[in-house]
Amino acid sequence: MSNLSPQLGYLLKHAQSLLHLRMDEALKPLDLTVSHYSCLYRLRLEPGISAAALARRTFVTRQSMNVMLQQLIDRELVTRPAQADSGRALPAVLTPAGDAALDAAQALVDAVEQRMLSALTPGDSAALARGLAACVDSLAE
Amino acid sequence: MSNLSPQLGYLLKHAQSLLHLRMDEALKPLDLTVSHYSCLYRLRLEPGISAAALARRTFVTRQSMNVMLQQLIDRELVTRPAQADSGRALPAVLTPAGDAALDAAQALVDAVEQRMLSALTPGDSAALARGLAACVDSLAE
DNA sequence: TTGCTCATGTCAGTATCCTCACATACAATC
DNA sequence: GATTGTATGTGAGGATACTGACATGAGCAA
Repeated sequence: MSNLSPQLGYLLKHAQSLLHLRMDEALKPLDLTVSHYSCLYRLRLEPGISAAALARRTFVTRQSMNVMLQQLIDRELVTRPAQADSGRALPAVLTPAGDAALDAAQALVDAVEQRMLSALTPGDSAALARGLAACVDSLAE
Repeated sequence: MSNLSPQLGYLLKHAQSLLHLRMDEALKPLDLTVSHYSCLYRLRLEPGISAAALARRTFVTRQSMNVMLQQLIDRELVTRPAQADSGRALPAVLTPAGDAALDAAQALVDAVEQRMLSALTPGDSAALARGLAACVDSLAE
């Protein structure tokens, strides 16, 4: 019988779904979606990253990422050269406005995540992170 | 500084995304999506549930659930009366074929979840479940 | 050089899911 | 009985993400 395993997949989905919902609510005043935030967040971690690499980091396709990047470029939160220095990859970077928007978004997102972890001790949170990381490793090819 | 919190949200998304991907791959031979499986799974747990309640359990809208249910009805995996005995809720139940399909799907899904948890001890898995449940509780309204 | 492979960007079409909106049916209250 | 609130099913439209396909550019090997 499998009475524990299915619950874990469901719990994972439930937690992720709720987190996404709360993040969306929190980011609404900034007119940013969770996808937008993730994009900006990754862009700060890896300035000059290509759209395709960014897509892999955020679990969407290149096509979706290019649409999203174009939205962010239109809002002048991100810049990308018209032509590549080498190869086809166009390095994307945050503009000062994008950097400021990310700061504001990060504060809101941090509050949501703190709420999510409010019932856990730091040790519990660390254990949760280790457990999730182990799941990711096991499912990766 | 928030150097741990963001990682947990990202880990959660990463784990859920990978699990969804692997489940989709595993269910492909049965021509079922993860959403289909979740629907059938819940239908077994709560026979006669309404589409709206089913939607809440599976984190989609009523509209999406009704579309999905219609697909499953067309494939004769689910039945639903044309008219309700009382109220508007139409109780959905698995057909024998749906029951068999779920059995087959469950075996494939269980294998994926076992793979996901393969690096964890039973105690680790239980701790992970408790941690996720605590996150869900904290994020629930 | 030539050919092969791989990664990136982009276009077209499709599928899925969502929001908004409305009609219906029961329960509770006055 | 009338009204209000809540829950369900359904339809229309739009937003988003996906699959499939193609051209371009770099790297590598023969």
